[in-house]
Amino acid sequence: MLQKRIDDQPSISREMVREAQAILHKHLKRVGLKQTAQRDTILHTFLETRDHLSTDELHRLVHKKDSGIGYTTVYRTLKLLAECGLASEVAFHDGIARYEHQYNRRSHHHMVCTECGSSVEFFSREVDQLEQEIGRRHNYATTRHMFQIYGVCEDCRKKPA
Amino acid sequence: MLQKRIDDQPSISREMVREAQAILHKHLKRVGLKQTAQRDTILHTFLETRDHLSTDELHRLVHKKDSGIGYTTVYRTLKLLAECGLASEVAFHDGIARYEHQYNRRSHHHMVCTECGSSVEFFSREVDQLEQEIGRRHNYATTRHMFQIYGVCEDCRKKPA
DNA sequence: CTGAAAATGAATTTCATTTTCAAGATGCCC
DNA sequence: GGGCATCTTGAAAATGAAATTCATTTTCAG
Repeated sequence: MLQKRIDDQPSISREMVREAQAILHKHLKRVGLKQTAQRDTILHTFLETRDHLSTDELHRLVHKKDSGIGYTTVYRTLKLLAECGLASEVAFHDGIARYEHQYNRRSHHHMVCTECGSSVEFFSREVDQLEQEIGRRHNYATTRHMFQIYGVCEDCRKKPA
Repeated sequence: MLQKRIDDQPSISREMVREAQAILHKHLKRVGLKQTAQRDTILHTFLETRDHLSTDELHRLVHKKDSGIGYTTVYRTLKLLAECGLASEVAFHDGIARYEHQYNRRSHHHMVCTECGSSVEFFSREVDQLEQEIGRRHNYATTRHMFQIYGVCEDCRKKPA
């Protein structure tokens, strides 16, 4: 049977938003923090967007919904989301930290266009296995890895020099 | 026959230093820059050191040899070395840019300890092949890739919490 | 409700990196 | 070997993303 990519949905379902929110609230309780309207708004905005968002970009989006929410809160909330596994930081080597959805997503990697900054996700079981294997060989307790390919996308190659 | 790793030599040979210097001088001439004692000192110090050096660390080492050489010059010279292929930047994602020898080195990757920052190099033909394969599949002209594994090394795991 | 604890967000600070600029080298041309 | 335009140098300042500060506001357990 064909396995549909679980992240191929055009948008996040209401169900997933509810689940994600529950995860955040549980995490907040666990570490003794409080749930607030701002944190919920930021989570919702983050989930609605499929791109890799920088703090600045997410702040801009959040600001449209509630102009009272400041950059700092977005910055801190993204860290919280990363802590409870809903988001993860992804560095594209342009000096800006970005975050992407993590909850319920398959392990994947990125190929980044060095001209326009756009990126494609790809999947590779081999890479995941390599992490285990190399860790074992050198006696590291591995926690994560990062595999990124850099190049120039089709569109940018077509553009005039 | 056993293939000895070409980078397993305990130190860089005089021959390699000469070659590297010739490469730098040629590069300088090509882009219309001048060769200076500072640039040579920085190159020598860089070659003598096997670690992944930050600008700051290299500056400290260079400063011992010639206390008149400033941070800015080390910074700029590292860029020059990268331009002519003698060095390459390697990001361990701790907010500090590092450089490593590149000339005459095999393709390799890094496993980084997130506790102490130390790193181990490893080799993997599969990863190099994957770059080609994924690029072809998504129609990218790939130029390079980055594969890094993060974890905790044996020493750090032994330390008290 | 109430108050202790946490959250908020504007402003500030930090810190690596990059640029500026005046003084000092370098090397091409004669 | 000079002359001189050009490049280099390095201290200091600028930059910019990330992180912190702090006075004010909000949350929530009792």
